[in-house]
Formats: sequence, structure tokens, C-alpha cells
Amino acid sequence: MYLANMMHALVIEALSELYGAAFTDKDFQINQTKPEFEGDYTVVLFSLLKKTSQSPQVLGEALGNKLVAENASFFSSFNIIKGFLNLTISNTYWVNLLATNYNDPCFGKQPLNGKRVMVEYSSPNTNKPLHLGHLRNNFLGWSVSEILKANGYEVLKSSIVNDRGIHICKSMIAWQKFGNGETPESSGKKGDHLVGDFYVMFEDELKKQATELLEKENAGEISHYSIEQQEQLIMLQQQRNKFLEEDDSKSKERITKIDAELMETRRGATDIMLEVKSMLLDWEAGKPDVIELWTMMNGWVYDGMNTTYYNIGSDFDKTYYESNTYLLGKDIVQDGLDKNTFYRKPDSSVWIDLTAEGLDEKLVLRKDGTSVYITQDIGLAKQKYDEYKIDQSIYVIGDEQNYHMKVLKLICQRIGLKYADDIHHLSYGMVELPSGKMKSREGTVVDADDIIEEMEKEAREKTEALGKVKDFSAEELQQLYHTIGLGALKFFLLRVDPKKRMVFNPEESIDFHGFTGPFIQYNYARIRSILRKNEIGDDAEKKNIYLALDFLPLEKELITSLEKYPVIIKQACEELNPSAIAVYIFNIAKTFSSFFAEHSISNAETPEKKQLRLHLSMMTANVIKSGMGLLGIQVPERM
RNA sequence: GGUCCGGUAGCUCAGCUGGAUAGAGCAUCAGCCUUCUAAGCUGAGGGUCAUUGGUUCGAAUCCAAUCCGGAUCACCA
Repeated sequence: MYLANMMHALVIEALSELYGAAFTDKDFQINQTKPEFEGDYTVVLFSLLKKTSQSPQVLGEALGNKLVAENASFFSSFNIIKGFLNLTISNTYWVNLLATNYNDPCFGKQPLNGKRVMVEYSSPNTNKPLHLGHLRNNFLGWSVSEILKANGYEVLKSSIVNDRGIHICKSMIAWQKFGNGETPESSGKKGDHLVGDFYVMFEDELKKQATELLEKENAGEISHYSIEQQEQLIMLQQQRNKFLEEDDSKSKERITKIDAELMETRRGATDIMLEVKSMLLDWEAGKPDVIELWTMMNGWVYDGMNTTYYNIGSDFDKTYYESNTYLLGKDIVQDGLDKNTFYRKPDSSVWIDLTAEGLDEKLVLRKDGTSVYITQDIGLAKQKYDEYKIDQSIYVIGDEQNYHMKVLKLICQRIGLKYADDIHHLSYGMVELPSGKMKSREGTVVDADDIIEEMEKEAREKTEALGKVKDFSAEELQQLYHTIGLGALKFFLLRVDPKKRMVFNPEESIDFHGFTGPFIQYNYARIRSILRKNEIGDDAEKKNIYLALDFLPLEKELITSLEKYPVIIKQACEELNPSAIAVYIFNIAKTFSSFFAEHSISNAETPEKKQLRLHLSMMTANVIKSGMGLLGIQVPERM
């Protein structure tokens, strides 16, 4: 049990004995004592006054005396200021903590709890390379998996690859038209980038053709549209004209929307789009030459992405492909129809009514019997259970899908999926540029491979300028640049609360100073350097030796912070929030850094003091390495 | 329009199950390398915690309303 929990229990017990009053740990707070007061932890007394009918001073006095008298090995003294009871934890406790854990690399982690959880993350498209947003997703997914493991869960990491559909056909068509048989080998391009380039080429061509249609349209020529499209265009134009007359901000907004719809209709009528649609039908029919092209180009993308995954240290226990899962879920719909969970409308489409939960009616099967996005997700959710008997499922998906995920969970609950209550959406905000959203159509995305390379370059320049590792081999240097560069990037993306959207400015490079990965890595390297240079005693009597010593303020601050690590791990798990770890580890590193500047370890006042500081440093290093590990960030022995 | 999320220092963010004088980093300014790694340390300046009202002994934190920003409400995925 940890300090805060233990103290709550002791206070509850004492209050019950003193006043016969029953309290729970939610009835009062125990906080860390503010530095300007004496003590380590503070019981806030105000909320206890009514039930005990005491004044703060009297209650604090009684409680403090009792706690210290009956737990002398735990509390050494107390004082009361206004309604705050400040308790000082005895040195014995801190010494025991240090002596027991200083060399335990698993400090704070829990043994297996028998629960199995699947974390789905990454979920790339096979028509373009990974960008900065994907990196946030990957780092979050990986880190949350590690955090769950540290809390005793068995974790299965999975990914669903979006490898089919109309957008995939776009790059295929573009390759056929403009590719001249180009391959990753012939062009020297990474496979995912090559395919991504064709996707961009497609969009350019589409834009060109749509503009041509617009020009024809302006010249009064509309025969290239189908009757339906013509009607649509006329209707939209009429609406547009109506809003033009209004001339207020609301109408301007509507006009923008209508313009987008108009353009979408034109895009749908282009020759190249017709080719794409026909290719999608061929793909679904399993036409051999289309399947062959699809297999080949997807293979290029997988090769490229695997390189990136390897680079960032991401991996998966199970990869699902939409080409295999897109038909899943239909049997569940049939089953749900039999049980009246779903209902059929006159046009024979199938729906579920979620209005009781404040949502809408949701379509699960089209009138032609084909399934929609949500249907395959339901199917996949069930398949995950059938395959792995998971107790929990976590989806790392952007916050634009909040509604979708809410619907998915609700439907899973309605159809009685076993673990439906334990479906969690780890929703994260977009990574934006100062100019706004990244748009692949406009080429304003920050490419994952580029930014990683940029970070490593930055790490190299800074390392060379400092010149501390001149004896490293080329290989060791490369490894170091990778550790530092990637560490800076991961920390940058993980230190922020996942649900908040964040701004990345490509003009300003990601910092290596202050609240950053490299600062923490640097402190780790400094500790390792000291530990290499000094002999660490393994004296069985060390507890008794320490007991005679007083902790200096910075030493106390360090050990107090280290004690909280297990609680932080638990909290990060409950909140599915790696930033809690990031903030905590930074504070540990910062405290150590002050301590390091203030007090000498090698030349401590006495040999005993030196051993105490070495053990304190060792425990700090272990916690830093462990915590950074939970973020997926490595720490170097030297830098 | 409905629903959801956000608004804290010039910038990027912590703090939010109510507690003592609201914290970091960057940037700015002033100091600190002949002893363990200066990617560091010490200090200074910088705040109407979007606004208003409410609950409370006590509100950045809870409630309500308003303003601003974003997402979403497809027979797209």
C-alpha cells in the first residue's frame, strides 16, 4: 500500500476511535504539504468538523497526537496551521523505501492480474505515407499498451489497415495512367511515398478535370452530366442564388457549403472518377488484373510502412485488414433482426434506434443489403472477442470519431457483446499547423519519415557541437542520434493531454531544453556516469546507517517524489493518459538536476552520506528509465 | 440548430474527485563551468485562470448562462 492510501486508512481509524465517527477516504483530503510549511503531508480538517463537532485546532491536536503516538515508526511530528494538520513522515519510512527499492527496475509495476486487453491503434490507409498525426496515434497506442502492462494487464496490440475502397483505387488509377511502370526499385522511392505521390497526382488530375467541367458548365454545356447530376446541380444553384440575396454571415456559410457540394458533384462526373468507380466494382468482383495491381501496390506500401514502424519502435501482435473484415457484421445484423434489436424499414434498409440514449437512428445495412462502416466495426469487435476472449478493448482513434465510437459501444451493448461495457475510446485531438489543419489534398502534411530524419539531424548537430562523445563509434553515434531525436519527438507528442488538439510549428524546431525528452535523457546519462565512477556498497546494515542521517530538503523532495511513482502508473492507466507519466518523470529529472547542482555525490560529507546519495541516484535512474520506457522512449548511458 | 471537447503568463502546456500566496518549459533580463556531463543550475519580471452569476468557511476546479475556437450529427470510410 502506498503512503497516501495508508495515511487515509490511519486517519479514518483514529477518527473512529476518537469520536466514533465513520468516515471514508472521500470525506477528506490528504495533500502534499506546501514547501513553505513544515511537514510532508497535510490532512485538510475542514470537512471533518461538522461530524466530529470540533474546532480545527482541537481536532487537529487530538488527531495529530494520536497518529504520532500510535505510529511512531511512521509519523515523527505534526503541526497545525489554521485548518491544516501537517504531518512529518519519519525517516524510517523513507529509509526503508529506499533500501528496499533502490535497485528494483520493476518498482511501481504490478504483477499479472489475469485480464486481457486489446489496444487498437495506428490504423493507416494504404494510399499515403504516415504523417505527424499518425505518429501521435502510434506513440499513444504504444505507450498506453506499456502502461497497461505495467498495471498487470496482458496486452494485445492490433491495427486495422484500411486497404480497400474508393480512395485506394485512386492511386491505382493514377499509377496506371501516369506511372510508366514505376516501382520502388526503379524510382528509389520508399513504397508508401511512391504510392502517396500517385494519390496526389490523382487529386491534381481530378481537380483539373473538374475545373474543365466547370468551364463547360459556365459556357452552358452540361450534357456530360447524368440526368440526376443535372437536377442536383440546378437545385444547388437555386439554393445558392437564394442565399446570395440574403447577404448575411449565416448565408455566406451556407454558400460555402453549397459550393463544396457543387464541386463534389462535378468531381463525381469527371472521366477519371468514373474510371475509379468502375475499378472499385472490378475489385469487389475479384477481377484478377485489378487484384494483382492492388496486391502489388499494397505490398509496396507495407514495405515502406514497416520501415517507418521499425524506426519508431512500433509493432503489432495482430493486424486486421479491411479487405478481410468489410463484410463482417452482417450475420450480427440478421441475428439482431430476429431479436428485434434492429428493424427493417419499408425500403428494406436496416436500422437501430438510439434515440433513447439521446442519439439518432443509425443505419446498419443499406437497402441493397451491403454493409456500412459501423457494421464492419461491430463485426470486428465480435471477432476480436471470438479470437482472443479479451476483457477490454481500447481504440486509439482521433476525436472526430467520438460520435461513431459512442454509437459502436452502444450497439455492442445492445447486441449483448460480452465486453461491451469495457470498450474505451482513447480519443485524441488533431495535430495542427499554425495555419490550421493539415490537408493531404493540399500537400500541407508533415511527413512522418521527414520529421524523424529532421529530429535525428538536429540531435547530431547538437551532439557534435557539445563534443562529449568523441570516442563513440559511427554505429554508436547513429544509435545515440536516433535515441535523442526520436525521444524529443515522442516526448513532444506525449507530454500533452491526449484529448487536447495541439499545434506543431514546422518553422520552430522541437526543443531539446527544458520540458523535453533530451533533458530527461541527459539527467539519466549524468546519473549513469556517476554510478560508473563510484562503488556502490551493498551493506546489509545500510538501513541502520541511513537512520542516523537526516535528509536534506532536496534529498527529501527526491525520495518523496519517487515514492509516488506507483500511484502515477496506476493513475495513467485509469485515465489512459501517458502525459501523466511524462509530467511526473520530468519533475523527477528536474528535482535530481537541482540536487545534482547543489550537492556533491562523490564528495559527500561522509562515506555514509555518499552511499545514501548513490542509492538515491540509482533509484532515480531506475524510475526515469522505467517511466520513459512506458512512453516508448529509450535513455542513453552517455550523451 | 442538437450533442461533445477545449479557452490558465507573450508562446506551448500542467494543475480540475473544491483547500494554504495559481505552477513548469520556451522567450526576455541578471548571475553561475580549475571538483561527479552547463542538453545544466540560481534568481527576476510576466496572470481579471474567457465573461457573468450561483453553491461553499473556501472556487482555476462544482452548477447555470453567455462569448470565442474546434469536432460531429452521411445509404463516405
